Amino acid sequence: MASPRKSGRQPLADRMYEVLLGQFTDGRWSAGEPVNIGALSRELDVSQTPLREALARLEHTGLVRREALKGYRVAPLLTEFELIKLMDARLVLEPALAYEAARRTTPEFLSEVIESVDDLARAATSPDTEVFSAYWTIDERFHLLIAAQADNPFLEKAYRSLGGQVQRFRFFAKLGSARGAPGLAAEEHRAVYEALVAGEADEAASRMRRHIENAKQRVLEDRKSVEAAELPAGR
Amino acid sequence: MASPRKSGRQPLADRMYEVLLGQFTDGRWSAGEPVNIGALSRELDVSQTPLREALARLEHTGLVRREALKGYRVAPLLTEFELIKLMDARLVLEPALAYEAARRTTPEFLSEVIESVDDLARAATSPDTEVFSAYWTIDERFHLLIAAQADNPFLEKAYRSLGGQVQRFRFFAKLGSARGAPGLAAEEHRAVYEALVAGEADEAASRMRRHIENAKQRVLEDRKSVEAAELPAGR
DNA sequence: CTGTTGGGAATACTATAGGATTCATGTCAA
DNA sequence: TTGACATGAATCCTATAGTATTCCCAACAG
Repeated sequence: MASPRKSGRQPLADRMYEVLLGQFTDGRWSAGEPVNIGALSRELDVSQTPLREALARLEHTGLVRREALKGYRVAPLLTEFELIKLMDARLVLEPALAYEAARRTTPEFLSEVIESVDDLARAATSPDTEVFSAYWTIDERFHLLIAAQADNPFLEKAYRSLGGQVQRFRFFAKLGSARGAPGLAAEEHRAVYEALVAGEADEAASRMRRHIENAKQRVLEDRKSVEAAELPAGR
Repeated sequence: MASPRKSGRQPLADRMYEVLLGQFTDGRWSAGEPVNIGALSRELDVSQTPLREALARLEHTGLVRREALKGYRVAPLLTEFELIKLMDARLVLEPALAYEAARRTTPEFLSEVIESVDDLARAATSPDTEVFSAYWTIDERFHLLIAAQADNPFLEKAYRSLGGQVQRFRFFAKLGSARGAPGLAAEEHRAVYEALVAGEADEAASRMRRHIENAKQRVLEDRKSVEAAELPAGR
């Protein structure tokens, strides 16, 4: 084949990383599904080498797992136990991040935060499924903004090491949980924002903690309802 | 050429990962030095492909950095600013880890902890440089044991993502500064251990926090002395 | 002397091919 | 029928070669 392809200025492995990241976060792959490198190579019309390199990096995000000589598989879904542990970890990191961010606010930062809060409120109430599907992306932006403003690369990296997993409870709350809970999250985000504006670090940390605790409860409830409406048929 | 080599049961990329990890942590490479994949390929008698895969994974440990089309470089040494930020991040994570570990102690866990504490005390007072060189490895074992016992894979992973232990090891590997400080660290470890034995979670967290704060001060002092020693050579 | 530009060497990046290992299917014996 | 074993296909893993990009340095214009 060897279609020369007008070689972009960016390495193929980088582009493949982004492509695979997108594929793994939009539900195209089901949990635990094996990743066939040869098939991917033919489908995306690239060789196996850059795909392998991209997968090696994705492994550290927790989206894919690699077994010694068996290849890559999409990470399995989180059990209820793991879900609880994940939220507990966020309960340790995020209040501290909010505390530090509150002591380093800038006008640009605050404007970006309030923008994300408004976007989330809009997405929560919007009947447009297209907008609502971006809900978790907007939610993530709020938290990443605060993590960045904490001005501690190590803490931010530690938080990001959880990020790949955070994206995954899109599976639990696919449009099923649209009963007002998202609106509550937007309200809590706004409460954190107000503490940030006021520069009250302790209050920002406290409100962030409460937000995570509430989100933890909501996620567990959603999961129960999903279990109740169990559909054995895949896909 | 390609001497087939006695086919090992484990993939070459995995072995290369370990080899490179060892090379980057024993002072063989200097900070900021470029990593020539071709030269490494000839020196280690393997092809470039598994080396590239191993480096892609090492990038997430913070030991090497990758620039778009320029290749890999050994990560630069931590600045004083970064060192402070690293210890601040540990101040967030490790007390929480100690708290959780204290509520889940087992006899096996406690025996391993006290063993690491005793080993650290021996290594600190030993005049044998061979033993002392393993000092930071033993110190790391103490912290990793507690991180594992906290029974939260996400928090443990977040702590590992800091790579702080590795960085510190790399920092001191060259001069092997041995003052009375190591003995102090062993004392503080023992204090944490006693709180763990008593099952007093709050006290364990508090003592861990104090230990990190003290370690932070000691690290900064050591760094000043290093600056003083390297000053005459610099411009 | 300074800044720019061109050419060559070194190096990173990608593609393809082949060997090694694992999984699946079918056959035979108990 | 059940279990074990052998054979074949699919797939992962490694090596080599070729292409594209970057870096180094010398030569030249200002």
